[in-house]
Amino acid sequence: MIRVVVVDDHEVVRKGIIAYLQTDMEIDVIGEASSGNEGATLVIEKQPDVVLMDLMMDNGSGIEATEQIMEKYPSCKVIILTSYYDDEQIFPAMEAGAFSYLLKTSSASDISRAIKKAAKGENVIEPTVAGKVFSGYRKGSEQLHESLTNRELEVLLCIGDGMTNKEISDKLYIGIKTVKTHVSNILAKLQVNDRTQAAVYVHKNKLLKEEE
Amino acid sequence: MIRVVVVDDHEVVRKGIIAYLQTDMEIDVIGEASSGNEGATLVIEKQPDVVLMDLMMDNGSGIEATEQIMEKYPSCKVIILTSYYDDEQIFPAMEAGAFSYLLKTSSASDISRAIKKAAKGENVIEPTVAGKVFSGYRKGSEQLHESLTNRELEVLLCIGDGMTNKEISDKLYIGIKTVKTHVSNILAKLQVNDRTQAAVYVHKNKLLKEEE
DNA sequence: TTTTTTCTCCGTCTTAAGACTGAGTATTTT
DNA sequence: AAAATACTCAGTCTTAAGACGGAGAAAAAA
Repeated sequence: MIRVVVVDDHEVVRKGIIAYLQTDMEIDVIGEASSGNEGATLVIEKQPDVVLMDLMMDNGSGIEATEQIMEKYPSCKVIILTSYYDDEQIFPAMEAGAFSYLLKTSSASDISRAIKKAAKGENVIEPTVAGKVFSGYRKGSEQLHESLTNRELEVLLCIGDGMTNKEISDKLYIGIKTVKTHVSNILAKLQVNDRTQAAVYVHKNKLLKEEE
Repeated sequence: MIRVVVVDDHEVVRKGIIAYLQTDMEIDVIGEASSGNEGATLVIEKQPDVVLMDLMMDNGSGIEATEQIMEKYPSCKVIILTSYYDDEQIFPAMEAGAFSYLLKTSSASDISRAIKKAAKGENVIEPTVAGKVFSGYRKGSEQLHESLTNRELEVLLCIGDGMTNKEISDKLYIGIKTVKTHVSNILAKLQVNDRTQAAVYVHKNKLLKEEE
């Protein structure tokens, strides 16, 4: 029996996956969690063979949870289960120590197959994902904003909101010249030519939390 | 018995929901589909009481499918089941004739409850969604771009891509002055102050098809 | 046929943006 | 103690952006 923990903040999805997995006699679902933190704690406690982890969750992302798990219990196989939105998250997930990377468009049987393979130590990566991995592997360009300082990130998010330099300076209580300096540094770091492209970057990388 | 059809392109999610619903004796899942078109056809054929419809699908959105269903079989109750990304889609879904609007963060029991209520003709809307509906109901402002002409929309999409006026004029084979005219008209119609805000508008309203 | 819409383009003018250089202060790292 | 990093701000300069007004041609609507 392969001992599995399922972590997903969508109860419907979680219960559904569990209901399906329970039809498989080789698989034993020994726990479930609805957030990354809860999941990491549970996994470290229960020590399952495989973890099925959703990537996008409200309270703490699947990436952080994966990092926590790999730190305390590195022999665990974490399978990232993601919807098609999170392309940009593939590399961070890999770095965090994820074992396999499945899309939710996978068939249900693909998932049980991936779990069994993971238990045997075999890596599974979606063909579509694999394509991204190889074609799009341009040395960390998918997370350029990580080189930004805190202040620069603040300014960038304002740009992503459509604010002018003046508005940003008012909001952050700094001079407009300072804002200009930050903006110039941001553009250089993101390798874009103007604030509009920076705003596009923000949205393509979904850096804004409250998209109203 | 309430006759239900489930439409979702994520097989895992679909199978999961079905597996859960089958534990409820009042509900009978009589069909499933993995795309909007397939779903619409199936619904019109099987005439279920309630349809559980995912909003974001690869082949034809849930909105189109809902429209098709309401056209041929208007007494059907379509419950939209969506993840938290698709806020902007609420109004189009309403217009298409969706009956209820549930988030995937709902608990599994919320879903069966929504199905039972829908069968009785009772409308269910998530509190978080309801908030959006009322607070954000500013007379069609969510579709301001519909007043744009074809050419203006073309230019707007270029802006959303981060292009400068010069780049746009080269791409569309028109003068830069013409581009400026279009841009000014676009900004006025979208009620924004500069191209950066216009770019933000494009992304918030997901007007770009290929978000690579 | 007349009117309206759309797309095209011109000139002028003002200002926000951004590049570049330099620099003071504080904090953290080494 | 010295060096690197982060945040702040100044001055200068160039140019893209955008507002405003005007206008011609073609196509669609009235």
